[in-house]
Amino acid sequence: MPKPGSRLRLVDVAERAGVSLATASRALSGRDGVSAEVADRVRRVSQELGYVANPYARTLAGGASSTVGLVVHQVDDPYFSEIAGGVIEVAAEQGLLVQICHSGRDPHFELRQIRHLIAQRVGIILIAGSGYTDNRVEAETKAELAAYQSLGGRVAVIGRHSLGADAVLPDNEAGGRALAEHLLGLGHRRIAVAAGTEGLTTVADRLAGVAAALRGHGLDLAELPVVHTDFTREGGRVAAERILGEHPETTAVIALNDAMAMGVLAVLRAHRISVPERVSVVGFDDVSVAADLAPSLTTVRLPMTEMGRTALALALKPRSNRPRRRPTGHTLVVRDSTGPAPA
Amino acid sequence: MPKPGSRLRLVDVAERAGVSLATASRALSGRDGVSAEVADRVRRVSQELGYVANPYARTLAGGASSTVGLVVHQVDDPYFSEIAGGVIEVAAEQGLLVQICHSGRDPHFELRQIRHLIAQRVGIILIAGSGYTDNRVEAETKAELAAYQSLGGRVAVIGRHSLGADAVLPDNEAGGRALAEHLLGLGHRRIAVAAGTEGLTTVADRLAGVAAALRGHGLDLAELPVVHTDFTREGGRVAAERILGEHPETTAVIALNDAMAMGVLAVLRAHRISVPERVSVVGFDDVSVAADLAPSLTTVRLPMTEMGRTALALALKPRSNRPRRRPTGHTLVVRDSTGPAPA
DNA sequence: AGCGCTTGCGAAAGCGCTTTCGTACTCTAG
DNA sequence: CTAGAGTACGAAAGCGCTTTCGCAAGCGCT
Repeated sequence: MPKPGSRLRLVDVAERAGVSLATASRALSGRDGVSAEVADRVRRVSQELGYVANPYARTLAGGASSTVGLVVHQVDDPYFSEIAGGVIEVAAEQGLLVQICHSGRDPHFELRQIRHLIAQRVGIILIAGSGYTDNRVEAETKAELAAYQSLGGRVAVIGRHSLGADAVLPDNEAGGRALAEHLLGLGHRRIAVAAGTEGLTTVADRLAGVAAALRGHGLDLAELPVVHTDFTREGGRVAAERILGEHPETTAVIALNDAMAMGVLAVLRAHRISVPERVSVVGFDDVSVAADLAPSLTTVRLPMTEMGRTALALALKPRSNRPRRRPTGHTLVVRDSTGPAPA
Repeated sequence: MPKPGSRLRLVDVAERAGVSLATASRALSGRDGVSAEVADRVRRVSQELGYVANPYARTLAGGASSTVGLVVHQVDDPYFSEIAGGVIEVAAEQGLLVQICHSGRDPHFELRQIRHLIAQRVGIILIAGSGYTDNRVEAETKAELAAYQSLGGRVAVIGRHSLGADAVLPDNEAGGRALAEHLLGLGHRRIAVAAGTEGLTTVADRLAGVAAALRGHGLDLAELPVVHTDFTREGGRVAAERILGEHPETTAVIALNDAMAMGVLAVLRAHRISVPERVSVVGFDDVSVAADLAPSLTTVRLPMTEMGRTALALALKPRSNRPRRRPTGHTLVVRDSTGPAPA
């Protein structure tokens, strides 16, 4: 830690500008009660001297904390790193700093991280990543966030509902439906699903979309193989092996995110099963590498970077009575991993 | 910001434990001058009450800041997100928070971010990503960091030399040599290089390794096409188009990172040029998707996550007289994107 | 002229912590 | 039995900022 005394303080600026500490503070934080002329002078002097307020002192004194806490499942997952990129962009524009922590897809660990952020007095908390279908775990988190918000903290979430906060909502259900419709339109009927961990709302929602599309074609999801494994590439591998072993007649695999789809493709390649000739594969999210896979992946695009930007933008607005909701929309991106069902 | 008075303060803990504020502070921060018995009692009470110190007050009062600033070129680049993942892991173990900001591969912008972090009084600064061969820009950054360190701040860098701080050094030159040797061994002679932005030390070092290998086989890098474009996928695309247009006889492309290699592969695919039958392609870094590309990418593996962990570990040690250096080692990973030179 | 308003500013009181300084007490040595 | 050193703790002084409060000056109104 830089030693005290070594850095410019607000008093120095005030002195140099010939005003009191109080006036300098007001001038720089844009409060009124200062004449435009004086405010201008203070700002100019502060500029010249290269003054930057000590955020610790400022926050301690009751000013707004200028750091935003971002909780992601795992930052080296492209889905989350793209979201983080969006958040960081907006934060940089606003002169805010972003603190990132991992939840590791564990609701209890996530709660711990959130408590830590609150204890650290961050002014804004952003939570990205799926919620949990088990309401008991979510309830505690929700309560913690409610208390935080009632004390003036701002919260926005990405991809989860019912946390009592502003939310950016990816179009999971409609996206799931679009993927299933696409495959059904290509004539596929023996469809398997590589689903992520059971208990994630994202998985449930995407699955619901798939089920709805199937019903429209007289099919029942309950009768098709749905394999729940980790929501990661490795999970995709495991799911693919199981699907191949137990349902060799499958002609299409719906992976509920791109990471899983990558695992599925890897297994199919290892088994020398050609995609899309013998089996079609779809993913979800459209992470940036999806287009570069072999074959390039048909998937549903979610605007991750934009979602990150929107979440922070929401949190920067004053709180509204009812939580705001920003659906993201989605786009089906058809590439080379899907084709007509084999005869 | 949670309002004052709403949260547990150290005085509350002290009162409840029947000691003074000073003693409570000493007990919790492990300073001596407190009997083991009293210290224990304070710690127990603090536990029970769920007390967490206010970091702003603590830092303001002269304690060590518990946040580490991480500067990366771009967090949604897998190379950096994996490094960030490693940093965050170690930080979580130590109860530290990580603030991430972008430098956007611009030395001046980077310097601004570093100044911002210093002004924010973070206790540790980690800088990831290539340095710049132009010493003038680096000099200013170096001076700033030196001042910061002399005031007690800790700094560690990843992938750059000569910043006067502890460094994790990826094996760029040896890696570059290994890649070139590999291609030469396969009989390739008409080799082109898709190099990143000129002026990055990473590019220069990797290129130097390539040049050394070539010399060993009686070739001169100066006589081969070396195309400098952005160190990104898009840059890879541009480079590949240029190489294809101006040197159609090329049988192997060395991309100086995996992102560029992906761009190169995309262009070759678009031109229906088969890899590795007609052209071999190699990358550098081994980001996690490299294995899932089409074809899977031959590359040099750098242990990014580990590099992130090591950097923070270095910064957590007390400063040494001479900057420490931790070379990373490298591994050539041969996959499907390279094959014998066509006859 | 006198009254209350508003406006522009400075003095000073904290915010919650760490740390210095001072005090009371205990221990060993002379 | 007292001097000097050492130990365990409390009182209080900041750290650099925001904000409340108070004061003085300027305004329009009766």
